[in-house]
Amino acid sequence: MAFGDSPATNSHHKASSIESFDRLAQIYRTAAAIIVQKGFDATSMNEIASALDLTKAGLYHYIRGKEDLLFSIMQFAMDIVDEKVLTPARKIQDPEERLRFTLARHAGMTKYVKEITILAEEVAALSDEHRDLILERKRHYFEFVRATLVELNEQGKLRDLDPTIAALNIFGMVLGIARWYRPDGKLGPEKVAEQTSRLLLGGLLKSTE
Amino acid sequence: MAFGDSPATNSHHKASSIESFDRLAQIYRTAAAIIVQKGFDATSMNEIASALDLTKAGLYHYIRGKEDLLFSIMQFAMDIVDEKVLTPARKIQDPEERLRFTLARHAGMTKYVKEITILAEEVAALSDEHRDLILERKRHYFEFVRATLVELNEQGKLRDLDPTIAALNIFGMVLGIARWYRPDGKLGPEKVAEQTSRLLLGGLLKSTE
DNA sequence: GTCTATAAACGGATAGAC
DNA sequence: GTCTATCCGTTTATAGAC
Repeated sequence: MAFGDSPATNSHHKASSIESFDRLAQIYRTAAAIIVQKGFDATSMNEIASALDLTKAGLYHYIRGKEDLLFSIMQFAMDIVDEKVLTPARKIQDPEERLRFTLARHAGMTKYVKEITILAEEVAALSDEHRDLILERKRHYFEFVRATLVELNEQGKLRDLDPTIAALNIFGMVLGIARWYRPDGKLGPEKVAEQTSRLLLGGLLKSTE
Repeated sequence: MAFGDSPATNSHHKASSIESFDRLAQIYRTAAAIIVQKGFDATSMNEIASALDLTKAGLYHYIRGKEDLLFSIMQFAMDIVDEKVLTPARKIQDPEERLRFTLARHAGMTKYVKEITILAEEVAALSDEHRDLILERKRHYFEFVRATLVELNEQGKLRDLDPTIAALNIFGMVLGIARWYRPDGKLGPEKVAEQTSRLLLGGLLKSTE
């Protein structure tokens, strides 16, 4: 389930109806849109509430607090990455094919760019406990990519590159997409995904031509 | 001069002495260290003042305000990039050599990582006027890299890549370094710079082996 | 140049009516 | 479930003494 344990975490919603789930999803999406644009600290609960046609007190009916809202958005983003990239990619045996799939999938995740950008950029605003949880999940993802590079190296397909630095650099480029990609711009999402993974694969693999 | 027009902009310092310049530089560096770690909005003037062994009111003797301080740091960072990367790189005729130089230089700028990270990540916190000025300078840098890729393409040395997307992706990776690089970590600055530009050059250029 | 004190505004969060 | 009203802490910024 894409929402992870956030409804269970917020005790308000243990017995909540389907409508509440939709409302929560709407709150996350709206908040994410504002947060990604202004930054978490610069975003006030008032702004989020207004965007939802609510007052601040009305918004607090659905969430525990501002930090908890951020954490929920990040868990949501991490769930999406797990579901759309990590889980299917783990099933691919051949490391080269697995790498191609992972890069193309992640670079092409245009629908949830906002949430994933927040996941990448706002970790500092989390509480210590929540930050530990998120960083642990991110570490899984990183290790998966790094392990794939190590496998490729063992097969002699990787250029003369340090797998750790290469993996860090891959994440840098792929997560950077969200900072310049504009859904209403000239560059279509397919082209961006294709070009980015081509650039990365060309840099990572020996003789792709 | 590495400080650009910031002392001239702050009318306080029109007739300031050499000591004042040093003090300003110290303020920028101290503020940058805190801002890059906590984020601009989460950093209070009190924290910055304390780190300088000053009170908040004492700090305000040197600067106009918080936003102005941020702008000055960014101008400083942009001056450094101009001086250390852009100006020398422009003198290189051969586009491949120019690209190699630019990537290696930028990726290897370990001394001013903090300031350059702020330049990359805190644009949203600027006033409209200041943001326009900074974005204009960044656009120059971007166009320089993009133009070099176009030249390489005309020489048939570039892979089948869109120069605009490639340039954006280059910046993504290179600016991303600052988010994971730790000066006290295992990975030395030379190795990081060398590995990053190797990965990028391998992805950009045809048959480097 | 640096301080104490304080103004003025804003933010997150909650109480309690409906 | 949504509102009005309010509490309380924090923040930027300044006034004015030394």
